[in-house]
Amino acid sequence: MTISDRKARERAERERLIVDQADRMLLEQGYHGLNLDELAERIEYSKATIYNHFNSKEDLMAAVDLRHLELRAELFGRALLFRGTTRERMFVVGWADYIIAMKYPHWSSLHQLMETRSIQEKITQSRLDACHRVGFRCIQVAFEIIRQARQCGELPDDGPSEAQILSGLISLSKGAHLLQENISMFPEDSGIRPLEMLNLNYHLFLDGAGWKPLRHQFDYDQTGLRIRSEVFSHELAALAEGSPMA
Amino acid sequence: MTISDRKARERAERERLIVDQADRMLLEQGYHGLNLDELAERIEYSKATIYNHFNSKEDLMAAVDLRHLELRAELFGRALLFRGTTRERMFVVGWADYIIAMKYPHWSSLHQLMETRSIQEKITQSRLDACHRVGFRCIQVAFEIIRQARQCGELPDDGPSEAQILSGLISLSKGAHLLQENISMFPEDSGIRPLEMLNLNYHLFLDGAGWKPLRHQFDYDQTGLRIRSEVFSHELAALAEGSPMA
DNA sequence: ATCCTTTTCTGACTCAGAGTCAAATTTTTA
DNA sequence: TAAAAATTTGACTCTGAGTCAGAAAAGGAT
Repeated sequence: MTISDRKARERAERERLIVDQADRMLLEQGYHGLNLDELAERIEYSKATIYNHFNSKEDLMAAVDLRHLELRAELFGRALLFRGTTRERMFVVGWADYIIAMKYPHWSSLHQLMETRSIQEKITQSRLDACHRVGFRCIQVAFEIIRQARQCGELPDDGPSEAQILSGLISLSKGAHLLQENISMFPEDSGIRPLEMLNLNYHLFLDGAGWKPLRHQFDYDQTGLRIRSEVFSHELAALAEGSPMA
Repeated sequence: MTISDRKARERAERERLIVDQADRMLLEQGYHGLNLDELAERIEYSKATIYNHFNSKEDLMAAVDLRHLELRAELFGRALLFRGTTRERMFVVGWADYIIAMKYPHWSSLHQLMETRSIQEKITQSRLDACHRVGFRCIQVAFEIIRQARQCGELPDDGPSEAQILSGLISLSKGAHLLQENISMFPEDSGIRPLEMLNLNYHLFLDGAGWKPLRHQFDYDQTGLRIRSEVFSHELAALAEGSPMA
């Protein structure tokens, strides 16, 4: 079946072309700037061809989102390989999250929009499922680390449940990204800088959950340095200098 | 100027009529169900009249959102009057947040949409400012309570900054509501129930921040009972009867 | 009441852009 | 090389937000 193999490849390539260009337009001009007539012109195919791949504009946007989600899952996965305490490993996940936000600042607002009911209504079920699967891969990494922590006693047996801790960490992350998007709703002097504060918030929460070693029993700054150089040096080099995140 | 007074009143009344009906349509049929032609028919005015009050569909939705925000600010404000420790007072805010979510389940998704870049672009600056002002009133309540806690020593002087704690609490809340909206992205057996877990997450976080009395030094269940009966009994009674939109 | 002015309202548009489809074009097969 | 199958597209439709010139109503002066 060599011909249909080639056709499948060509189809996948065209799909990539469409998603690439859509991503670029989203970056340059935001949601309203993603106009399918213009997109068709840019990729030098007709609009109907786009609809041959995607059922709606939102479906296409989900494909863009999905691609970022996949990268995210890849970066998250590296946490499992990090040599150190379980709590250190969890911070690799936090760093991955942060790096994605820095590297693709527009993705945050796209993803926020994609998680909206009114958008999700218009996405193909199969693509929605794909998004959920990848999203769940990310979560499973965190879940696995929490499980390890409990097993090796770094997380007390009588402490909060795995799901509880997971929900707290995800909430902290999602909430911080949301706040960052809407930073303008705070007066300038409020001193709230969500993303910069996220790291310490993780620590406060995990201290509260009793995840050893506690913040004061360990040099987590050192961990940050190790993570940056051992796990994400490539990604950080690609980023221009000057990133906060204490 | 009694005539222009009357006119202003009539105008405000019509505006209320529009916002009421828009809110109802949003509740019944979601974002896409809010069709301005249909809305015009329902209120028995022409569509152009709607545009006499609001600059765009999104602007109208912001007005709906604003009304809920105002109720929220009202409920939050009650926290300052609660007699108890500062940490108990903070939990009044948490409960207010929860009650709003229960009472207006559709508001959560509306508000999520309203905080989106692509929507905010289309809102009048003055209305956006109004939203921010009310939102900030909510935040100030929490800020004030944190300040009191520091002052009376329940929050250690060498602990995290006010803004740090505030950002954590807001993130936990926003994140949990976001997760609740997208609960379908978790497999059923994951055991994640964001809103139910939110309360304990607040406690873990505040324990981590060292806000006395810690979770184990105090009967916070009792506090919950007191808050329900002393502060929000009226709202909870209305809720139990299942009468949305008081 | 009558006429003029100001304010408010609306019918009948425009316009953008998502989404469709029958027919043209290209590719495969025989 | 011609019929069949798959792919692509130009030219549509359709929805719904947003506009505006002029009609209608209200206010004010005589």
